[in-house]
Amino acid sequence: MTNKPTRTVVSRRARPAKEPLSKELIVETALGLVKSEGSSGLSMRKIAKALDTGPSSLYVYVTNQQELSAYVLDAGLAEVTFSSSDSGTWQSRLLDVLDSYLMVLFDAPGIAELALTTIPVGHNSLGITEYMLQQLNEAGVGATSAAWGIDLLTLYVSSVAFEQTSRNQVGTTLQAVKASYQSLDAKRYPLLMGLREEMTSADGKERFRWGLEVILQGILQRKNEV
Amino acid sequence: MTNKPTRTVVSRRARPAKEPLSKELIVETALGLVKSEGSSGLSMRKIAKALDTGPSSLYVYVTNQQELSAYVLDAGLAEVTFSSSDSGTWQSRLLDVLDSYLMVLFDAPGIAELALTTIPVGHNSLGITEYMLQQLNEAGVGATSAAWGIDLLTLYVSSVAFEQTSRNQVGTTLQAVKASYQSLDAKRYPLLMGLREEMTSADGKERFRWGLEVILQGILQRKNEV
DNA sequence: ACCTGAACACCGTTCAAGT
DNA sequence: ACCTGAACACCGTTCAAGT
Repeated sequence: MTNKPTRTVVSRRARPAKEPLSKELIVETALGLVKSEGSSGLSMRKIAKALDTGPSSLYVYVTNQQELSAYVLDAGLAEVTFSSSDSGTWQSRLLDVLDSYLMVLFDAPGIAELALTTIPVGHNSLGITEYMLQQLNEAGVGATSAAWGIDLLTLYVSSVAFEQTSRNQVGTTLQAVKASYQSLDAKRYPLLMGLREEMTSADGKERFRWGLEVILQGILQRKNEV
Repeated sequence: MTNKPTRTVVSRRARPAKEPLSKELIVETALGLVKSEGSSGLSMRKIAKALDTGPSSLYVYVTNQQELSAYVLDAGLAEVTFSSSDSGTWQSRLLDVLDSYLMVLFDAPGIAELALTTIPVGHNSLGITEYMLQQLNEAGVGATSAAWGIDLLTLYVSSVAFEQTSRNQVGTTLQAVKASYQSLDAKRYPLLMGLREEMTSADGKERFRWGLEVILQGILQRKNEV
């Protein structure tokens, strides 16, 4: 009676043998969801479902959603590329990382929001920060100015990406904004009226570059003053 | 039998006579909740409860939460103060509004998040933008530079406020960040290591001013270039 | 040590039904 | 025209119980 009959346990193998959970697997799955669904993909329940388990299982590897968000952000930032430290000028290197940063935030729409709301503490974001500090260091920018400047630059990139991607997501909203600008009271807001185009335009690259250069010039001018 | 007996309808008057709902009342109530509870106070259900009704009642006056958020943001910005157009220089006036802006976002913690995630379209935010445009106009800054510059400046203020207030809210997180910076690998991140203090410091006013001036100088230098 | 089901206390939004 | 109850389809997190 104790011999094993041909009891096909097929049910458990509907999909490839289930890997055991791990922090890495959870983070990777979450990142995938964020890429495909945007920030709403970062839900404990959706991640659990994608891993074919219950939400409570995740709490063995991650203390809460906030912590998981920080990991996911850092995993996403792994794709930011650096040019090697001897190609071009410090300035071109700096602009290049920031460009790459923007691209990464751009095609994983949910990550931009994370970058803005989550304090980044993983190795990838630390690596990026260190690299940028090197460039400003080379430019002769003092310690405090460099530290605050980097914050300013990354903040700028994140928010540009966020504005852009969140508008794409909503769709209806942008129209609403345009409509409300359309019907502006010319007497109350004459200047705004004249700048309707400029305020609404999301002409991407050009505008992004402009902001970057504005900040950078500002930083260089106050190199050592705090 | 049709005479009214002394039937005390006391129950409906436990609180002062219930005002009928209105968009204004809803927005004002929501703003109150955001001020006292932070961004989590901006919940349809909480607002409804505060108004002693059900959540579905709100949808008569407001199409959805997103739209309500925009109204609440604008109502919050009503407290931003302007100095009159002939006191001091354009620069001092500009810095003053931005200062006031920061203060407002500061003591209504949830609003900073709204400012960052909600596209502002109400009369108050339009008024602030118009006022700032006036100042840059006076400074001789070209149209496009002015438009983009204002965006940059307000973005900066919002994100400084958000970073600050969200850290206060969480509390635990900041310690975690400090801890992770504490245990930084000196070989991997030598520069970051040396700047630990500067990166973590949230010394408010001074840092805020620095960023403002950096951006402003950058804008002035590219007055008319796009 | 790891995983799970079930529960708790929440969400936003819709819609048929009432006044 | 306005308001409501009840339902739908979600949330994050906890915890006793299982292996």
